[in-house]
Amino acid sequence: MLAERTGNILNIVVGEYISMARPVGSGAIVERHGLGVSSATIRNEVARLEEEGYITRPHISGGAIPSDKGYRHYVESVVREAEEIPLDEQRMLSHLFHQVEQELSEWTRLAASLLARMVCNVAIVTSPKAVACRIKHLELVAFQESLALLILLLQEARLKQQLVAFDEVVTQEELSAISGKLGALFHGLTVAQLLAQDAGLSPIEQHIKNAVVQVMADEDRRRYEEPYIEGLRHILTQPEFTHAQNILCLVEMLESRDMVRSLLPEMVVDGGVRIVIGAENREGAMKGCSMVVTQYGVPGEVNGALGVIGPTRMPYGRAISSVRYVGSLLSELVAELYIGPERQ
Amino acid sequence: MLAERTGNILNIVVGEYISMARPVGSGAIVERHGLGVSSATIRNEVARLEEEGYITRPHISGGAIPSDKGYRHYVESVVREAEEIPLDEQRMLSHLFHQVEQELSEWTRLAASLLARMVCNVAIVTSPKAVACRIKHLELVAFQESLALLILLLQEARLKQQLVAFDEVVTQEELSAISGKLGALFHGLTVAQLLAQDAGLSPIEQHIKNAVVQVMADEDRRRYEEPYIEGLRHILTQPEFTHAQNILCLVEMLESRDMVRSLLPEMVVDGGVRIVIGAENREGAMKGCSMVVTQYGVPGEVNGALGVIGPTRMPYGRAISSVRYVGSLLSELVAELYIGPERQ
DNA sequence: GTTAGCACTCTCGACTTTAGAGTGCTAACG
DNA sequence: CGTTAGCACTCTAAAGTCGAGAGTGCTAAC
Repeated sequence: MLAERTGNILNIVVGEYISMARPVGSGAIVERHGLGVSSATIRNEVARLEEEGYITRPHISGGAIPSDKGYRHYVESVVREAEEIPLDEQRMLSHLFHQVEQELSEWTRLAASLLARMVCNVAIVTSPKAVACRIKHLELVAFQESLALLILLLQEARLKQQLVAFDEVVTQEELSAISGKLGALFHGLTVAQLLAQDAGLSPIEQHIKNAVVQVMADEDRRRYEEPYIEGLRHILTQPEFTHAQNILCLVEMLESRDMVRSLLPEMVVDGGVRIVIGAENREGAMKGCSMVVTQYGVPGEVNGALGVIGPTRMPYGRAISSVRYVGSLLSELVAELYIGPERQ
Repeated sequence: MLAERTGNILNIVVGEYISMARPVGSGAIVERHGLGVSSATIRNEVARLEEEGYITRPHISGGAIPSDKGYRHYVESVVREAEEIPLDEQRMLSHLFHQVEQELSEWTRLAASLLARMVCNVAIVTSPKAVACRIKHLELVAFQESLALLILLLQEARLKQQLVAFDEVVTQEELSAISGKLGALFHGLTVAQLLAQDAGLSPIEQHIKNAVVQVMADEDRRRYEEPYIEGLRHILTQPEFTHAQNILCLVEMLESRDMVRSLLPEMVVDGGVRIVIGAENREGAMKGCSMVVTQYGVPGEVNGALGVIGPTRMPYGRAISSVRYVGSLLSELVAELYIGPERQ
């Protein structure tokens, strides 16, 4: 544990480095935050911080830059203290979301776009997805003589489509009858319940049921939807990304499809905002980058994830409050749609 | 018009610069492509090319680098000659697409991903979209007491969804009846025909019709769908993008939503592959970048766009043949779905 | 029209220099 | 003991210097 003054100095160093983006010297600290002590005292303290691994130096006699451990201390001590985004900004955001209330597909896009702009970093938002998806509606539309489009509406208002081929010619009338029957039969069921159900089905109906099961099983396998990613333009102006090499690592990760499959699930564990700094997770790939992520949705029923990715030198306070607030807005929207306003 | 040998030399310069990424000197030309003349002769020719504006020099006595005009000549003369991607690669691509034949939403994603990898540049692919969309199927699903989800299936197998709020409580039975009636009434109609139609509708039915019209009008207003963009990681390794400033311009354009609305339509005019080099269009934003784009789909009925974006120093031959081939594959898939295999 | 020869130009990397920022250490102070 | 002033020392970053090398433009001869 750090002594109080030592911790304060560390936080000043981190805060200063975050806003200035250059190593901070002992002089700058006394100049901007008069602690009532001289620069020599600061130097002693900073030397201790270096010994303990909270900061490093670019060279033997340069200023201090925070290590991942230093950022961690900063985040825990300064930023955890409730910090909310200004009320007028909250109102504006809330207003923007209510404008697209009727257009589900815009929610995540808008969230990503706003979040990116709020924190001037990359934002990542996944669509809401039920933990175990349930069928709300089922529809079959003839496409060609022996080809039909299966449309599945899932509980959380997400549509899935899948072409189904038959061995024989099938008319729209037959398909409508089948979709009426299966729709009633399958309504509200999860994939497990679907498999357990044993109604007498004709071969064609069974064929369709198989397709339904396949689509839903595919759905359940992933914990999160493909994310919207936005705001790359913001981080390109930051000094840590002036050289393409650093950008490449980040872009490779953002473009790799399995990130959302492997990275988000292991990050978002409990309800709160999770912060991963530098190489704390995922040695290498995320070196030099931090993520601030959280879940939204209705616990245990439907959820999505959202977060901010940027250099470790990130305005954590702003990022955390923004992620938290946008997450709560999305949660509201999803809850209203999924549970209905009356049950809230 | 350039003399034959002069043109040849220009093409050698461009080809060499594309593969080597550094100014090409007269010595390198005679060394690698013995034209039966000395370097001094080449110098004379190259000097003429510079006068005419086909090349520029980084400095007074450095090698030659092609100007946009030079690239244009190269593209017109060398690359227009039919160049096809290897047969085994064609087979592999075709195979990959047929693997996801049943999953419409994967088509554009796969196309973008493959195209990006084939040309080692950014690929951009939009979903197929009908010129004037027609209703294929209509469905209403109750969501809450006075809220329903309107699901529209359009002719080209694209789903649109929209929440519709009512003033009164509406049951699923009522909605099913309405969707059956309206589905039959609206089947196959465009938005214009929909507006012209004057059937006696109840207030609720009219309310839903208004929502349908709004969704379809929104659809028709855009000429292309939002694009999938992939492959940023490829161009980051290229020498023109070692400094973040250049990347920024490109990323800003790729992330700006209106690119697809304004840029693609004015580029894709006729059937063939269109090539835009550097600042030929859009002064500034696309400076230093080229695009190779084409349309796919069923002419006059349903279409999408796909293309490659990269530095002007781009392997045009490969880009053109790749874009052309992937476009033809997508066209096949769309045609099969939209028209049916029998009518091909 | 082509070529050899040569002086000239310009870049690029390596090296040097210098100003400035910042430290570590030591000795003195309360 | 913690704090401080002072000072020598270190290191960076920017600017300047230099030489090698690549490549040209020009001229005169073929």
